[in-house]
Amino acid sequence: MSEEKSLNFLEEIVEADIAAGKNSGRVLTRFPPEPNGYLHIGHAKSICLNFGLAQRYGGQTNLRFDDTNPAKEEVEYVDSIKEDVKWLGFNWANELYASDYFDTLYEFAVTLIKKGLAYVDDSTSEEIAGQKGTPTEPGTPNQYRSRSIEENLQLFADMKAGKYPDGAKVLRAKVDLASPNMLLRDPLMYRIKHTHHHRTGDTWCIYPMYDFAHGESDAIEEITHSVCTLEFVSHRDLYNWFIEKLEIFPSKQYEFARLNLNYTVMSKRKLLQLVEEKYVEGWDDPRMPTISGLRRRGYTPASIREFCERIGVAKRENMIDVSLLEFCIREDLNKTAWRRMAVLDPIKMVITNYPEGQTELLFSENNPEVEGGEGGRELPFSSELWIEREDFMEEPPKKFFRLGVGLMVRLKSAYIVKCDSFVKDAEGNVTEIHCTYIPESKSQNDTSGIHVKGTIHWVSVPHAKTAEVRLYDRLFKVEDPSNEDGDFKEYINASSLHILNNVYIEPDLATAVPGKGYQFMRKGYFTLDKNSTTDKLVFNRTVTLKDGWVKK
RNA sequence: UGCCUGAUAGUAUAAAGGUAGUACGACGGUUUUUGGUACCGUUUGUCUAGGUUCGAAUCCUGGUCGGGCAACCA
Repeated sequence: MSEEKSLNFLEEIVEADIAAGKNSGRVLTRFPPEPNGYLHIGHAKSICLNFGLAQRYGGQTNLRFDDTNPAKEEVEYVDSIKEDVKWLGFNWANELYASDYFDTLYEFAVTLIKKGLAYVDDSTSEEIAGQKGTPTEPGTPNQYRSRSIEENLQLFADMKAGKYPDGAKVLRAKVDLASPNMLLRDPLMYRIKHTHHHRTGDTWCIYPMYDFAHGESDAIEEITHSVCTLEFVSHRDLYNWFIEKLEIFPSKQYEFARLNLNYTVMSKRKLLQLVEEKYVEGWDDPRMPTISGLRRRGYTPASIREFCERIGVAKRENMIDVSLLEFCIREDLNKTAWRRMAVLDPIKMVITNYPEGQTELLFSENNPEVEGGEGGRELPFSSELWIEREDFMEEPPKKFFRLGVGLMVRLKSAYIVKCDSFVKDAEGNVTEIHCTYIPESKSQNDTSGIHVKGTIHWVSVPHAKTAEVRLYDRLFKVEDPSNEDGDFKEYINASSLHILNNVYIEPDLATAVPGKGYQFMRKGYFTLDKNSTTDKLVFNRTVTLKDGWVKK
């Protein structure tokens, strides 16, 4: 590791461990999602961290589903999570499930009971909460805390056997009811839930809690570095307590600050609400911060990985500006997206001195960022073109490098034209722009000697195809919707989606490929939507181009 | 007001007692058949008050502010 780049705190920990000979230099991490929703960009940070750490130090990463709460979990989510991790470009060493360990976990619990370190409690959840005390006052033990080992063993076996209804009893760890860490005040290990599990079916009616499953699963897999987010800091004491009492592999937990992105929300609960209450089309709506949403929007795996690399890792709360995400996708697409022409808000241009009915094929390269342009395509040109309405002004200001009566522009890959006049309808809307072209100014063979400041895109009227184009804006009107007064949904941006039904695109775009990014010149990056068909092409705008032109 | 955590430009993130740097953003310029890209430049920062030291973002003490913790969620 002789790079100039400094290490983040997790890399420092791993390097120190390797240097100290811990675990014989072995590095095994894990990415442990609960399959209760779709993965979002915050998970991408965790994925990049866990897989990246292992990759960098010659280790491996397990994909482990934390499926200990059957009430919320579904196979649909398992499948989507696997797809997203793969799509991001990572390969896990083993696909595992906390539910794989239910038998072992049960034995671990029995071990603790036998050591006098766990007991069955018949209290209701309200009673237990009441007996926990407060942060400033210690909890108080109840009569169940002193049950005999034999009785606990029998009761726990009966719980497993299904003799009790949901909520009748729980298994608790006997730690310390006076601990300043509330999590140590005899935390629950098992609860009764007569619920069908997506993998174990109806085999179990008791399920382990997170705190009694996570560290134990890490230990079973012999995870060396268990990386999670900051809200689990106070769980670390418990994590270590179970491992110590059980005398199992000593995995270590390390915490980092989760990702927050402005103008969106990042909790599965809130994202689920947006989906269920139809504020968006689904988990993969292009406005969602989910991996599947970003994918449908046109983000590439490389751009997301780059983003995760650039935001860094630390332990302080943060709020990342979406502009960095946008920078990452533009940087990627600028180098890879093929250039095409599309007119989003069309107005007709008539070239009065070009033979009516004549068609000419012009060449335009696919990608100016690459040597040789990656080939190109033929662009049909004729006397009637669609151009962008905003590229013409009746009364152009001084630095307007586009069209207005008397002004000249280059039609990209074609000719220079001069605007002579325009036509208005009864309401005063401009309906047609009349120009004359300069035959000697043909692209790549320009002998006119004329130089113009502006170049605009266009599509030939008789050759144009049409498409639907969806333009997206931020989902929320405020930077941190979760931190505003009232419900976060009050801050939804009502105009986060604009659908353009009549966009004219150059004919070659009819062969657009799903999953590929295209730059609609001067307009942004676009990609085919999953709803697109050959009869009705649908494009999503991934991101606009950076716009240096500020209208004054 | 118990415990745990954290605090460096607008936003992130480096500097491990020795020149506060980098990226994104913003602003300005050069080039350009995309007002894109590329290139160049400018701008703004160590929460606070003391202390230790030749020297402190870094170590010590007090304060301030932020986040987390009292789910049969993870």
